Amino acid sequence: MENLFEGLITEGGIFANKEVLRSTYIPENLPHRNEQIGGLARILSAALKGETPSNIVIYGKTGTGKTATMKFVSKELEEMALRRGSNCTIIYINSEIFDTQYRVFTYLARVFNKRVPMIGWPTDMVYSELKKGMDTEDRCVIVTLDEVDKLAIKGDEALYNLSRINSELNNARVCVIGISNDLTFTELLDPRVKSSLGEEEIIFPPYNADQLKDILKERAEVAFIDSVLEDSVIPLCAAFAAQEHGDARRALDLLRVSGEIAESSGSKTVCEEHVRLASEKLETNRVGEVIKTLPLQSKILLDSVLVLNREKNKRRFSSGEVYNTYRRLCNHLGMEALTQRRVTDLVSELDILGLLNAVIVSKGRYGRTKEISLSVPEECVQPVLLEDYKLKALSDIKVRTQITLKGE
DNA sequence: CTTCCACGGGAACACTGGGGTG
DNA sequence: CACCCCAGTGTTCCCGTGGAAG
Repeated sequence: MENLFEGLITEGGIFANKEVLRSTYIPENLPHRNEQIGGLARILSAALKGETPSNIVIYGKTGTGKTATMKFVSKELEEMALRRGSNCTIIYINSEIFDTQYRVFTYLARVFNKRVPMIGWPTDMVYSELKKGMDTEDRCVIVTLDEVDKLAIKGDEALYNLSRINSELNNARVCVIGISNDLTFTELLDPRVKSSLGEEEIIFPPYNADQLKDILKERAEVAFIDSVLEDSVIPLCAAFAAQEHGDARRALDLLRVSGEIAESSGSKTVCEEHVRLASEKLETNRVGEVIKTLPLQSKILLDSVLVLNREKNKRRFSSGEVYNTYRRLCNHLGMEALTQRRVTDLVSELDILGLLNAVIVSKGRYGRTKEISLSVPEECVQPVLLEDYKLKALSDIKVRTQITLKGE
């Protein structure tokens, strides 16, 4: 009898190695990034000579190859350090996950075999444990903080302490590399931290369509079976991604999903149409994913815009209208409503996520409001929203009508 | 120039989940 | 065990402010 997995593991005639198209894959060759790689290597080479490398800030938007470059250079450096017998430790921290001073220090302390709980201690205790742990040997420690702007928003103490830690160490030497996709993030910092952290700066400009093409071509050669890609596919993926501030990650996703769509539809080749479908699918997924992980109150808030959308024949609403509707929805669900102050913050958050569009307008005599409108298609939002069992009570269309009418 | 409304910064508070100490 | 300390998060409270219609 045929095995259950038989038909599922044989390639569908499209992909040779799909992993290459994942953004987590670090290629041997990074096109159009020689300058950045060279700069980084030049600065970090100090570590191999027993000196302390300058602190670095790396700027660049998402998908410009910051993380890939960093990981590539790290690998090379570690290899060389091993060969020369220099004691060099490279630590990679994603500050979106370790996003407070306490958590970063704890993570670091644990790398140096110190037992520190993830919460509970006073921070200075963790700090001194960390120093003890690092200072046991003569070594160079390179701390890479990815998404460092996320850390800076919550105060600059973590960065301040890290940048002055060298003066309190006798044996070890620390170099801090901050990776940021916000070019203005240093303005949040104390001037002293700013100057010590930003001794060297490396900029990763967005890729243009031609450069994206090069990246895609290189990976497509490995990823796809020969000649399944129609000629226009790569340029189209590159063009789509170039519109979105030259995001290589997006270009790769687009190419991969196009291939998957072609494969599952039984097509022998990948064509333009598949790319368009992939683009739509990615966008819907993104919106759905964002909404799913929203806190309950934000979901209710989003739903109140939806309710207004349905009942009035306009698309933009004042914050007053939205807040009243939101209160009624909460009331219907038997929940405590948040204050107006809090709701304005939630609206701003949804604005940043790209789900709502909110503009402040002054209506003269009639005060000041935010005009709020939905900035994604309604059909993308509602189904995902009603998946939440706590919002089931709102799925009835009559209920929704009543809620708006009560406001008149 | 006044007036109006909500915006948005900042302080204060409540609560959570974990520590150490006696 | 009871008790207090600590960092972190989400929220409320208070209030000064912007800016065009009247």
